[in-house]
Formats: sequence, structure tokens, C-alpha cells
Amino acid sequence: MIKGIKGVKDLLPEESPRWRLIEEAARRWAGRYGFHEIRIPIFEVTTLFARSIGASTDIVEKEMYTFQDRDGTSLTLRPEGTAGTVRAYIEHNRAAIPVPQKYFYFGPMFRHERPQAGRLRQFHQFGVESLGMADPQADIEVIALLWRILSDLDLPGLTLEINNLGYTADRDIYRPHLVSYLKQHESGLCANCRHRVDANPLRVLDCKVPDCRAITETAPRLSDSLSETARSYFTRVLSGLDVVKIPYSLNHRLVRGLDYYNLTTFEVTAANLGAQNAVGAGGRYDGLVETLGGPSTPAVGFAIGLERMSMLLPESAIINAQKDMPLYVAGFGDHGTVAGLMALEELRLAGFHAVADFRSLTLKAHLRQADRLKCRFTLIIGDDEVVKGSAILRDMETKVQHDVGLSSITLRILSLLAGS
RNA sequence: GUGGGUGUAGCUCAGCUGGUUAGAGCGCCGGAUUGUGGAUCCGGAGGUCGCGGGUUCGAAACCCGUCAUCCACCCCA
Repeated sequence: MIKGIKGVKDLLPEESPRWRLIEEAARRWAGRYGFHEIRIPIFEVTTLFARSIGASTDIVEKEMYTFQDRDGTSLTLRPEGTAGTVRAYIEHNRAAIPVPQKYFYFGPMFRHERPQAGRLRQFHQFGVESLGMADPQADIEVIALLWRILSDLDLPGLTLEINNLGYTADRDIYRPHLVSYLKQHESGLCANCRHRVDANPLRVLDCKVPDCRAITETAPRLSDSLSETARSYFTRVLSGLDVVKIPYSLNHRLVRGLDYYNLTTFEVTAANLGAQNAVGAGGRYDGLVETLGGPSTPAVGFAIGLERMSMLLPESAIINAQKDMPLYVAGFGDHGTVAGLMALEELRLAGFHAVADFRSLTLKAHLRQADRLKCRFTLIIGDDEVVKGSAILRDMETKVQHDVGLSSITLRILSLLAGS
């Protein structure tokens, strides 16, 4: 048997209603906040991701699905959505448009990781990018949108954490302080962090090992090295969140894994989601557009993991969103089958949700299928009904049956249904 | 990439320190009801015990390998 690829999942019809619910909520809120959908390719030239995400990040170092095109150019399946969105923004000269460019997107992302609860090789994100505005209100707007979508879906146990990464220059000033502190306590750090001290010291702050946490608890804080402008920017973001009543908690350890972030970074985590507890995350990335060859353009954005949202979505939310019950057409016998086919098509053309199981040859079998398909009404057409020129409409709950003339099926059914 | 758990019927699982024909519940099909579903009763179908080696008189069980899957590390959405 040919099986699906490791870490890549099929979404079966039973599950798609919950996904649609999530997607509809995201779309609805994004629209209200003035974001427009952008659809970009799922693969790009490899250097786009290497340059934007950061060459020494785990994503680029070991998680990308990279392959050669026929002419030898290196392509990769997108591991996230920001890089491609920014590439499109630059390529189509969207900076020249005199209104802010605010995009949202849906789609699959690819990362070659070991699958785990809440982590797949092909997973799906909804993301937004707000390009062109260097105002704290843009950060607030994006964070508010994120929070609104999640709240709308009633996802339980969420917390929004936020931090200020400052400008690149701020981190350049801070990094030596942190490194020299960490070097003093190097023996107490985990093996991973000892490596990180040289490679990416800020990530040590993020380590979950208790000993490392104890050490970093008393480490110099990035917030003490921040410039005045970075501080006041962040203060305005926080007070704006208060104004629009978005609850948050400060987390000075929050260091995002992608290199392009600066100033505001945030993350929404969920209890009861296993080890992979980040539902959504984002931040400001003022330097990225320029890094990729575009005009200097401030930007903020976030992405949320649809699988993780789906895991959190309560079952009751889906039940409430169930569609109306279909109508079953039971045509059997030589002539009844033909008349049933006609009726089925007629009902569908009239706008009914009408179904039938063509394997069923007896009335008993048809009714059983009608029951399984959760049909409220069954239209019974056997050879006898064809002779009489009228079918039987059976209410599956009350068992009440009505004769309906074959020549005026849809009108009769409409009026019967209106009365029930 | 590194650990650990689990692979037995369509699904969820039982199967003792190795013992002869591998079980249950649910589901499925049929009948009781020759044209009336769900409930009940009766009957039936369905299994390379993940795969490949090995140990043994004998392996679903023990050993080795392998694959798949889940969880965790790591990392992140």
C-alpha cells in the first residue's frame, strides 16, 4: 500500500468543518481589520529563505525541503509565509501604492522535523503582514487581530506574551554583556546552551532547563540596554493594548527563532497543547524588506498554526455550526429507479440538498441509508408510486407520510417542508 | 538528529511464566419484518498477529534487525 509521507496528514471530511470554522473566523476578522488576501507560491528560490529567516537558524540549517530545479537552481518549499509575502511586495513595487499594504494568507508550510503532537512536516498557517507603518498602532492592530480571532473561536487557556527586542544596535550593545555573564556561569549551563553562548546567546534566555533558567534569571536584562526610542516605542505599544483591552503579560525571555524580528515580539501559548504550545506568534521586522532588496519599509506580522488551533477548538463549536439536513431520495425497482433519478436531479436544481445511495436496491436498505445520512425526509419512489403518479414523502422523525405528485415534486415538498 | 512507548479483525483493545482451532466490544452484512430506518433477538462474513530473520518439538508472545506510528528532547506555528 502506498502511504502518505511521514509528518504529512490527510484532512478527511469529518475534520474539514472545524477547519472551515477556523478559516472563516480568520478571514472575517482579517477583513474587519482591513487586511486583504494574498496568494503566493509554496516554493521559492532557496536564497530567499536563507537571507530572510537567517542562515544560522534551525529552520535554514536543517529543516528546509530543498531540491534542485531542472536547470540546477536551488528551490525550497516555504517553511513560513513572511519571506514570500515580502518578496511579492518588493517584486510588484507595492511600496509605491500610497495606502498601507496589509495582507493575510493561508496555506501549507514545510519543515523537515521529527513529527510530534502539534508538529508536522506539512502544516498550515494563517498569517498577516502589515507593511509600511512604523507606528505602535500598527503593532497594536496586528496583535488585536490575532487576539480577536483566537477569542472568537473560544480557544481555552491562552496567554499572550510580549517582549521588546529593541533595535539591532541595542542587541549589539547588549550581547557582549550577556555573553560575558554567561561565560562566568558556563559550567552551570546545559550542553546546548554552552554552544548557544557563541552561536546565538539570546536564545539561552529561552532555554527550558531549570539550571539555565536559574542562571539567566539574574543575567543582565536586554531591557536595560535598550535605547530610549526603543523603550518609548514599546511603552506606546503596551499602553495601546491597554486601550483596546488586550490582556498580555511581559516575558523578557521571549526571543523569537527567526532573525528578522526587532522591537515588538509576541507569542500566544496554550495550556493543554503538549510540548508544542505556541499557537501563534509574530513581531516587528523593520529591516527585512530592505534586506531582501526593497525600499526601507517597516512591518509587523504574525502567523498562527491552524493544526494547533484545530486541536484546541471545542467540539461544541462545530456542532453548533452544522448545516441543514439533506433530503434522501429512495428510488427502487425498474421504474422507480428512473423516476428517483429524475426527482433527485429536479430537487437539486431547485436548490435542495438531496442525496441517495445507488447501491441500495430495497426500500429497507434505502431507509437505513437515509437514517445514516441523517436525512430528515425521505422521498420514496417505487414501481407502485410510478404507476400511481405520486411519490411518498416520509418524515423520518415523526414517520408521517405525504403523497406528492411526481409532476410537481419540488413545489409540494417546498410547501410541506415550510409547514413542518 | 537523539531518546522512550506502541504495532493482533474496519475501529478500540484483550491474549498469563512460549502450548495445539487467535478472542471480546463496537461496526459491517443477512434474517426475524417477501415495500418502511433507528431499538431488540438470531445468524454470518472478516485476521500475512507490521515486516524479515533467529531460538524452540512448538512463537502473537522470547532474541536480533527493520519499518511504521505516537510522545518527548531539540526547535517552532
